[in-house]
Amino acid sequence: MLDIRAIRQDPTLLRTALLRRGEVDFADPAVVGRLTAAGLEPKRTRAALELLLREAAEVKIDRIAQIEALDGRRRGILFEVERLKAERNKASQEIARKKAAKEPADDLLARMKAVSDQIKGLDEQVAAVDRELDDLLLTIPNIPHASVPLGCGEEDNPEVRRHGEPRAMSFPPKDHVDLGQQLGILDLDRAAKLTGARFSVLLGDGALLERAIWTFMLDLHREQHGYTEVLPPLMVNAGSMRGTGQLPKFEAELFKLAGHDYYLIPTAEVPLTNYFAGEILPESALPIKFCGYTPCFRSEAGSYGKDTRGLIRQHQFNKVELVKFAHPDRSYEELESLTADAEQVLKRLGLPYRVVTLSSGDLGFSAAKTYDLEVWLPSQQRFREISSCSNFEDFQARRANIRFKGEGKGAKPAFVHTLNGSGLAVGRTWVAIVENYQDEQGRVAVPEALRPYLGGKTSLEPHQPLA
RNA sequence: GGAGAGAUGGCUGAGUUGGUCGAAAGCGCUCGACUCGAAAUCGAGUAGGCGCCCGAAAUGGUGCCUCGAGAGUUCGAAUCUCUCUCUCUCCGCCA
Repeated sequence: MLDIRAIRQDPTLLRTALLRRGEVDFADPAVVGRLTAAGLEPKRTRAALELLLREAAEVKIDRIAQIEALDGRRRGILFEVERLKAERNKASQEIARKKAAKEPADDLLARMKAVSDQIKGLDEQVAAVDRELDDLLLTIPNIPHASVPLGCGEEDNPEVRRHGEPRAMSFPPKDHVDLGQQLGILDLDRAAKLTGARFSVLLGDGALLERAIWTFMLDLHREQHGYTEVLPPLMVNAGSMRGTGQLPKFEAELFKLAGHDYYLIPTAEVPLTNYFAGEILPESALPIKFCGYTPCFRSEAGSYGKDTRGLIRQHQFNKVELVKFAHPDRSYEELESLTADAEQVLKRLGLPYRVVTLSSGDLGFSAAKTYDLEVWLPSQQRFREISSCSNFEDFQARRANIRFKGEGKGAKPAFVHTLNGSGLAVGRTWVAIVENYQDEQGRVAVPEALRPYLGGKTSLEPHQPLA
């Protein structure tokens, strides 16, 4: 959630933010006119956004106008109702005094009865406006950081760096589904029988490999990077989902339990970030760094037909998550180091990857800046997302009300900055290892860093199916 | 799931015939005095939110709200009523 006072002070800030994210109504005649006058099509293109941004101060956006109107109305009513309450409080004391002195107070009582009724009506109005304003603010995305490049989508994400070389293979690489089935460590058919599409069963060395991966990740972050390991609930209430921004806008993405007000977490970010919801942390405690392994549950609504084969996109998957609570002055340094911590996993596993910066149009709802880590998949001959590392600045902290305070006398509480990143998605790491470490016979070498977690095993060998 | 008790400021804890209570007291913490320094002692301060005024801003002034959450009774609620949440004790069930 954004700060209403910041919007009040500088509406152009928010206008610019929405334009950079490409949240423009291209059916609006004013927008169409502006673009066609410049010889541009009324479509979400970089050129169109650039033009609109140059004229940002004049581009009207309904949602912003609504927010400003509601804010003005709210303050108007507040002013009036607070004046009445002050009057009532004074009169109440007067009544108390008169009663104590055995003086009559009937006239005051009658007058205050009327004032109280008036207050009640105005209080209801304030509550209604508050609700409306909150509902609106909750659907406004975060403001992209100044360093985020303008873009309309994935194709505009600049590559920051690369690490490792895809291994040259003298044979056509198989994908992880073929390899997994031949090795007898992956069973998608029976998972479909048990539950449905987008679920999987790992067995034997496959299950062991999965467990080895997350254990290795947790150990690395805990021992080398200074994170505190957390094992949180896998279900959370609606308040937590609102705190990190999954609700109210993305309810369709979530699995909700029937008969309870609980949701399955789509990522450990939700319980880990909301851990300090409503609290004021001592400034000296910052930064606080959490890592946690959890299964994650996503309905993947709207992704029909995408990544339907294999483990890339599942309703349930395992992930190790990194979460930081940082001082606002240092949150961007913390983003760099968090990204480096996630990269370290790929480096140790010897997996080739690259880092991209998400452009403004590809940025998630709550994020101010995001780096994606993409790992090389030989079967697809391209890089695929395996981690997403973001700074949310005070966007989540404001929603979840997470603050910090210094020691000094005049120290005022302020919102912390929250960050998180996958460190890493375990299932996709499993895929990357199986594919990148395959040989022509369909065996899979175990990366050295993982061998201690696999009882010293150096490769996964084909097994006869159990049945 | 059944029965009972409770939820007050950083902590402990008073406040239940509704009236000057945002809240006693103690502890903790901050600042100051004393001291070469510390302890002890003494003095002062010590919740958050939202408005308005002044101001370039920090500060400041002023009003409103908050005693688990929400609703109600009343001129007025930490105190009375209802609903919900959470904690504790006992019973039942259970990994």
